[in-house]
Amino acid sequence: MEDINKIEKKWQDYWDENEIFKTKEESDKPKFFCLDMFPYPSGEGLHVGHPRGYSATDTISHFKRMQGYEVLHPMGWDAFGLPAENYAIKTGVHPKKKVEENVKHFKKQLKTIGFSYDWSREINTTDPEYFKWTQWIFLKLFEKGLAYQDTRPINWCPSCKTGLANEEVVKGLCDRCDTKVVKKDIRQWMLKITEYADRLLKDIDEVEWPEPIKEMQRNWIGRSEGATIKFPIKKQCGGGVRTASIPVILSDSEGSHRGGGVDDALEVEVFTTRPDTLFGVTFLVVAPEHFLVKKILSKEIEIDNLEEIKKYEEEARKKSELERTDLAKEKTGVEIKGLKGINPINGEEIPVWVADYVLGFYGKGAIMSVPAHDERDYEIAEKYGLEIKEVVKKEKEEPPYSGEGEMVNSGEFSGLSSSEGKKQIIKKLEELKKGEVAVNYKLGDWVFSRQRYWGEPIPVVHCEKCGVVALEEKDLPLELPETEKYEPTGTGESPLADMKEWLKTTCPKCGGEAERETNTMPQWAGSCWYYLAFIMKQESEKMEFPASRYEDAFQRWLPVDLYVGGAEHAVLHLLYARFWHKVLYDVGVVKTKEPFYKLKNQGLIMGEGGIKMSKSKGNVVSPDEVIKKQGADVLRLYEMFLGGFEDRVAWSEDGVNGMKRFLEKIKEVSKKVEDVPASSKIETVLHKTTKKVTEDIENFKFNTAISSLMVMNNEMKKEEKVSKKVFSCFLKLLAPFTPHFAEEMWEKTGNTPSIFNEEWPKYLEEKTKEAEVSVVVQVNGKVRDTIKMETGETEEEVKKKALESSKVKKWVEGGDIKKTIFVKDKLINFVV
RNA sequence: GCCCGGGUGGUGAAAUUGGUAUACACGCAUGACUUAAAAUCAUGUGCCGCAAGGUGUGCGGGUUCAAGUCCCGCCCCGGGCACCA
Repeated sequence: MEDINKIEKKWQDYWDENEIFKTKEESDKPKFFCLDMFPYPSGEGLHVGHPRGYSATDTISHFKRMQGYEVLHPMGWDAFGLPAENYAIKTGVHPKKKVEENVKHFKKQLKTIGFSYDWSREINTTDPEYFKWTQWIFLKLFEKGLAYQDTRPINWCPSCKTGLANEEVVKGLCDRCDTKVVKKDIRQWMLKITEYADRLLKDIDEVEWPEPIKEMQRNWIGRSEGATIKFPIKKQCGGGVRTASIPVILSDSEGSHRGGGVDDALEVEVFTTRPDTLFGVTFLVVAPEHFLVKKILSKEIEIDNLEEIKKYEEEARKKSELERTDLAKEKTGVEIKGLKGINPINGEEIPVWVADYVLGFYGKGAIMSVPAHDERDYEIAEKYGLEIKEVVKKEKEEPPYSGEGEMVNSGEFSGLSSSEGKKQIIKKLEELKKGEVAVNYKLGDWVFSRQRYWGEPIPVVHCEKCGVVALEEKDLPLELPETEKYEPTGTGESPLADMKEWLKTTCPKCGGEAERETNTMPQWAGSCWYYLAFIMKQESEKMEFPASRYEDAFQRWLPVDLYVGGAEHAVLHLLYARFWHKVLYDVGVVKTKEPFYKLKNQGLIMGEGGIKMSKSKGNVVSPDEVIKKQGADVLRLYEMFLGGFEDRVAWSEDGVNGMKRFLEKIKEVSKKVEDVPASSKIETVLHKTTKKVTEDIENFKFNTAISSLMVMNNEMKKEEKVSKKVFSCFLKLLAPFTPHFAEEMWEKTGNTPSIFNEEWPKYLEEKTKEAEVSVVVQVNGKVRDTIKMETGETEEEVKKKALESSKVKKWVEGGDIKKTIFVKDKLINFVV
C-alpha cells in the first residue's frame, strides 16, 4: 500500500520539477481561468468536502490543457478571520503564526492529492503584500464616496463582540456562532452597495450561474417598483367629544414654526407597489420605530391615548426581529386616537394605527392599508373591525384579492386596468405634489467595519482639523501593530484602540496630529478581489503599485471562466465580490462587467447513511486516511463518481473500494497491451467512449464519464490482446480523473511522460456507430423480441425478419397488422 | 404560504430528451481457488411465478402505436425566501 503513496509522490515531484502545470503568461493559446473558492486554512485541515470541488476543477483544468488551452488554475488562502484570532486569545500565539502553520498543513494536504495548481501564484490575504491592495481598493471606494461612516443601530454579535453585515445574520442569529444578534448603536464604516443594486440585479442575467443562486441574489437585492405617497396628518381637537371635533392641520415641528402653509404640514409618507389601490385605503399604519410615534412619546404631538401607544411601543421594542417577523403570530396594532390621515387623492379622512407588522427599516416605515387587496391589511381590518373597501374587480376569490384587475370605486380612474391606473394615479399625485414614482430595495448598505484585531486595518486617519483623511498609496500597506492583547473589548471599539503608539500618527493632509482608524475590515474583504491577485502574482513576483501595470494581464485573463465552490456564499462572498468588481470596472482597472462567468456549486458530502458529518457523531472521514490507504487517485475518482456533482451525496467505505478495484482491473488490462491493430469492435468502443467522456466533462457529469471508462475497460478485458494505440487513448481519457495512475500506466506501457503534454483524443461521429444493432420488436407496444440487424436496414427488411421470429408470430397470429411503426436501428412496433 | 430542485432495485445512481427501464458501481447469493479467512476470478441478482407469462420508475387520472420522460390533480423529501407593503 505504501507503494501507491510513493508512486504518487514520484509523479507530483516530476510535475513540479518539469513545471508541467505552470501557467505561461506569453502564450498564443486561448485562455481558460479555472478557479476554486479558496479555503480558510482552518486548524482541522482538509475535510472530504474540499476535494470534491477541487477535483472537479482539476479534472476540467487537465481536460482544457489537453485540448490546447492555456489554463490558469491557482490556489491561495483566505486567512483573516476569527478562528485564528480566537486561538490567539486562548493561547497567546500570534494569529500570523497560527495561520502560517495551518497554511503549511493545508498546502501539504493539497499537494498530496496532486492537484495541478500553479503554486508560483499562491496568495495569502494576510500578507502585507496582499492586503495593501485590499486597502488600496478601500481607498478607491472612499474616493468615490462609496465608503462612509455612520452611527446607527446595527447588528451586533455579543459573542463575537463585533458588528455584522445584514448578510451575516441568518434568522436573527450570528451566521458563525449562532448567538442571538442584538441591535447596537456604534460608529461604523459602511459601503454603499445600494448604489450598485440595479447593476447587480441586471447583470446577473448575463452570467451562467445556477438558477437558485441567481434567484437568491435577486431576492436579496429585492427591487420593487411603486410609488411614495404622502398622507397629511390632522389633529382632531376636542378630545372625546367627537361630534365637536374640528380638524386642524398639524405642522411638522422639524419645520420649526407652527402655523405654516401646507408645505410644512405633518405628513406620513408611505411606499407602495400598488398605487392603483389608493382609493381602497381605509387606514394608515406606522411602525413602532416611526418618527410619528417618537413625536407622540416625546409629547410633541398630543393624542388621546398616549399610555396605550407607549405600552405598545415598549412591547414592540422588547421583541427581537425574529419575533417581529414571525409570520405565524397574530398581528396586533393600536389606533392612534386623536389623529387622522387624509387620503391625498380624495380627501377622505382615515384612522392612523401603530402596528409591529410594519417594519421600521423597510420602505418608509409606514404603509397605506388596503384591506380589500392585501392579506396582512385584511387580517388587521377583520380583527379590529376596520372598513374594507374594494377597488379592484375580482373574479371569484374570497377577499382579500391581491391580484390586479379592473379598477372600481376609484373615481375618475374607475374602469382602468391596474397597470394603467398605477401610471395615472402617480401622475395625478405628482401634480398634487403628494407622491412620485419610487423604487425600493431590500438590500441595505454593507456594514464594513469589525471591532476585532485580525483583519485589514482601514487605511484612514482621524484628524481634528481635516476630519477623516485617507492614507496615500505610498503609505500602504498599513500593517497591524504587534501586540499580545487580541481580546475584543466588547465596547464597540476594536482592541487596536488601546495600542496608543500605533494609534498616534500624523495627518497626511495637514501634517498635524491625528489618530488612526481602529476598526478592521470584515473577512469578506480579502476574498472580494483574490481572483485578480492570481493574475497579478506572476512567477512569484511581488504585487506592486501602480495598478495600471496589470491592465494587460487582466484583459487577457478575465473573466474567470469557471468558478466552483459551495452554495453557502450565495448572498455573501458572491454578492460582495461582484460589487467590488463593478467598482473596479468604474475605476477602469478591469474591463469586464462581471468577475465570474460560469459558476457551479458542489453538493454536500454526508456521512455514511446520509447523516451529516460531524465530530460529535464521529463520522467524519479524513481525506488523509483514504489517501494513505488507497491513494489520492482513488479519493479523487470516488468523489467524482459517487453522484451528480451538484447533488448531496453520502460517503460509503465500500464505494471507495470499488474505485480501487477499477484501477486494479486497468492494470490487468495493461498487461495485454501490444503493438497490434485495434479490433473494429474496440475501435467503435473507443470512439463512443471518447465522445461520452468529452461531452460529460464539459457538462459536469463526471460520474457517467467515469462509468463509460469502466465500460470500455470491461470491453478491453474481453479482448485477447489490447492495441497499444487504443489503450493509450484510454489513458488520456482517464488522466484528468486519476493523474498519477494514468501517468504511471502511460510510462509503463512504453510512452514518454508526461501524458499531460498529449492532445485530447478526438472522435469521429460515424465511428461511434456499431456495425450491428439489436432492433426491438414490439407488438401493441409490448416488447416481444429483439433481433440483430445490420445498421441502417430498411423497414421492409426489418419487418420481414421480425415476422420470422416465433416469439413475434405468437402474438401477431389471429389478427391483422393495422399499423407498423418503425424507428431506424431501434425498434419496430406492430399494432394488431 | 411562495419559488427552485428531487422522488427509479437491498444501496449510490443511469436512461442519447417520447422508443429495450435499472447502464456503471456497491451489496448480496452461488461456485472456483484456499486447511480456513481475506483478496481475486466466474455466474446470477427489480418484484410475483416451476414455467408460459404477468407486473414494475411516489399516488390518481389523461394524451400516444409507445410515457421514468409530455398534460391535469395530489402526496412526500431537500434547499431557498418569507409580514419587503
